[in-house]
Amino acid sequence: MGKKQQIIQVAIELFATQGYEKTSISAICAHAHVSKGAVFHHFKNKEELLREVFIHMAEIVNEVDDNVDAMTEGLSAKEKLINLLDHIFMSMALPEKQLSYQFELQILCQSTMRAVLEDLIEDRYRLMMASFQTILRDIPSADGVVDSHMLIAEIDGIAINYVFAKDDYPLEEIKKRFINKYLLLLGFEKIK
Amino acid sequence: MGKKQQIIQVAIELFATQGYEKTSISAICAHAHVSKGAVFHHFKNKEELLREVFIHMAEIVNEVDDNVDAMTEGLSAKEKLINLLDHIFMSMALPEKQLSYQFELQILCQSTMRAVLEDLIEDRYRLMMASFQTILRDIPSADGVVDSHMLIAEIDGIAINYVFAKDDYPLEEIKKRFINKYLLLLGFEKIK
Amino acid sequence: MGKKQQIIQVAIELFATQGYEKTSISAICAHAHVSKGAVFHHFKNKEELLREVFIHMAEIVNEVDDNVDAMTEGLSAKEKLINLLDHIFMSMALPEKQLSYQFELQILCQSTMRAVLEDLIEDRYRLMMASFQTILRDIPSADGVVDSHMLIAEIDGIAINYVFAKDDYPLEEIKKRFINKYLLLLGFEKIK
Amino acid sequence: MGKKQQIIQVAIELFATQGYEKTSISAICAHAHVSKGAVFHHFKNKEELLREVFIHMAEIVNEVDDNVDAMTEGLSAKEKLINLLDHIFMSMALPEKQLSYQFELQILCQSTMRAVLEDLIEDRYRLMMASFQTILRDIPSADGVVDSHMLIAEIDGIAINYVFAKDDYPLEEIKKRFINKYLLLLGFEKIK
DNA sequence: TATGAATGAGCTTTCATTCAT
DNA sequence: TATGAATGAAAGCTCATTCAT
Repeated sequence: MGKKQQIIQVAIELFATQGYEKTSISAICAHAHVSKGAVFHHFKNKEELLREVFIHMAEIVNEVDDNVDAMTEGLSAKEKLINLLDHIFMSMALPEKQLSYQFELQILCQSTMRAVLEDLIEDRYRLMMASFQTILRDIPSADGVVDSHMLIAEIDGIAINYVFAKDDYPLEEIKKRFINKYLLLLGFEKIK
Repeated sequence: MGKKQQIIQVAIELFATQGYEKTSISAICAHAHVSKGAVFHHFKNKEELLREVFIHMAEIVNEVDDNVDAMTEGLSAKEKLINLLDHIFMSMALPEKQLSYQFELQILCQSTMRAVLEDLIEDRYRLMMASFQTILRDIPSADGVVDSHMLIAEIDGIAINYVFAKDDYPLEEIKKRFINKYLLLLGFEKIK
Repeated sequence: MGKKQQIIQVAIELFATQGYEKTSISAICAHAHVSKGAVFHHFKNKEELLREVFIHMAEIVNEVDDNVDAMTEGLSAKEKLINLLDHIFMSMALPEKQLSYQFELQILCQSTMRAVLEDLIEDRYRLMMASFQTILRDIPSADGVVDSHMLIAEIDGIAINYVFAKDDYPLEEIKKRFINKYLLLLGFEKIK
Repeated sequence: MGKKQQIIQVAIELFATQGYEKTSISAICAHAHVSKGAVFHHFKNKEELLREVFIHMAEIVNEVDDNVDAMTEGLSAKEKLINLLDHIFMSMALPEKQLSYQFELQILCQSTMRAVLEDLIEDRYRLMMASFQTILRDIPSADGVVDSHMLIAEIDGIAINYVFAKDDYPLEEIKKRFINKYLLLLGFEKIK
């Protein structure tokens, strides 16, 4: 693996777990077994490294998510929704996804990161909104915009609490209640 | 106002908005019109300042929250739940509460803060859990533990999204749908 | 002496002899027996240190020059000119003046220094022009502007060559020929 | 053009305008559209590049100057002097010459450059001294050594002031007064 | 010949902390 | 109580130079 990839890999890990400010270039070098010069050879500065890390992380997450979106054709709106939520909750257990939740949280509260990634973040939020709205559009009792905002926010909240509590967090049970809640709200029957 | 209070006041603001790491003692001094020596006279070091800031912030938030808890006696479980959620959503608009959400988010992401405040955070989470469980205990179809975790997480998520998006975030509509969702899940009638 | 003065003193010496870019803050600290932190406590950054150094140097040079200007009243224009040139040449041997010539040369060729000191440099050039023009104004055959420019440039050139060659540079003889040259040009009798 | 020539060309420009220290190898590569490896293939290190640049620059300047020296035979000492000064002043407007004045100034100020080029500089100064002394030898009232030093220094000074002030610097008028000054000093009639 | 990845020393600057006053 | 001078470690970054290809 090229040193550039090593650096990005390590940076993802450290930015997500310790935050951008607290992660020194030196720390990245130490973990990636690379010299400081190498980092600045491949990335103009720390901010550019951050941007490349963000993009790389988005790609990884997209790969994970593409698996679901694939074969939902022909399903009813209800089934699509269940499918999507099911997938989201299940993927929360994946290390890549957990890292990405932590990473996004860092972005949210560190002004430096927000400033650097502003454009990229907005793009991603719009994408998520669109993906929920596409499904909700076919459900008469849904409020496309509001429910999408709500879904995103709640999933965020659960993911964050799960990632940071992890041990004995009743994720599976929450998932069931969460899905049922939405089915009821949207006028469907509960499942299970 | 004593210099110590000035320092804490400024520190709350800066820790919440910029994060603990990014907030230098110098910055605090500048904003509080106080000398560096004064800070280290009143607080052993930066970490102790952080702890005092956390405690001070908790007190402020408790004052806000006590107003509701006060007169819920004699109400039905359903009414209590609606009351509580209503209060939580409404208080999200208060500057003090927004600051506290930002502050807690900072704690979550920044390992330094977490390490310093670990004990205090756990206490607060337990308190919130207890407060929800007390209400849910009287509702047969509720799953006390799971639903409490879920409620806390979702409210967290919504608060965070609201605080950082603020402009044109449909908080009021989300609140309505959110409450109805829970009423349906717990076997009550929708309201409004 | 305060540490701030020590720093400025050392910085003058090093900026003049080695140049601004080549003079590291570390080097200044080492020579001034001061910590790096002390430098940045007293000066916002290296550029501000440069500006303060320039101003301090200008003050020193002004003190030297004030001695002459003092008692020229009542003298003829010719005598005033001779006096001034005499003083300038004599002061070239002073360590302070040599340092200032070197310093000004550094400013001239280092774009960073020029940029930082632009305003201060222009002020000083205007002052020198004025001081020569005041004397030449009373000499009919002089061309105030042109001769002032020429005088400044030539003195610069001689000072530079003297400072950097020093050993066995015939400064005294040059002074005599230099003054006579100007007396002849301006229509006076040679002296000596 | 060979890559080596490209590098030298760019290095002249950058060393003269920005100084040796401030000019990084990377900058040279960028301007010359050449890789870093190429520079170190053609030149052992940065100092050797400097020496080759100096030599190349000297050749360019010599070509310019040879044009005059060529056909001065048979002229009187006075005419030779006027010729030489005339040529020097006129050539100040040439871009090559201006670059060379800046370059020489850089050498003077930057100890690194001086150290590397010491021998080459002394050679050039001796050459200039000789060229003036040859002419002055035939003028009884001249002081060969002293006047040569003075001429060199003054021309230096004027060139420097001209190059760095450029806009609206009265070079033409200075030239006239300068030549007349020397004619008077050496016992000749003024011209024009 | 030529490339560019990689290194490590050194640069300016920030920062929590100490201490004499 | 309060000041601010002083420290030294560590941060982000630049740069000449080396080397495998």
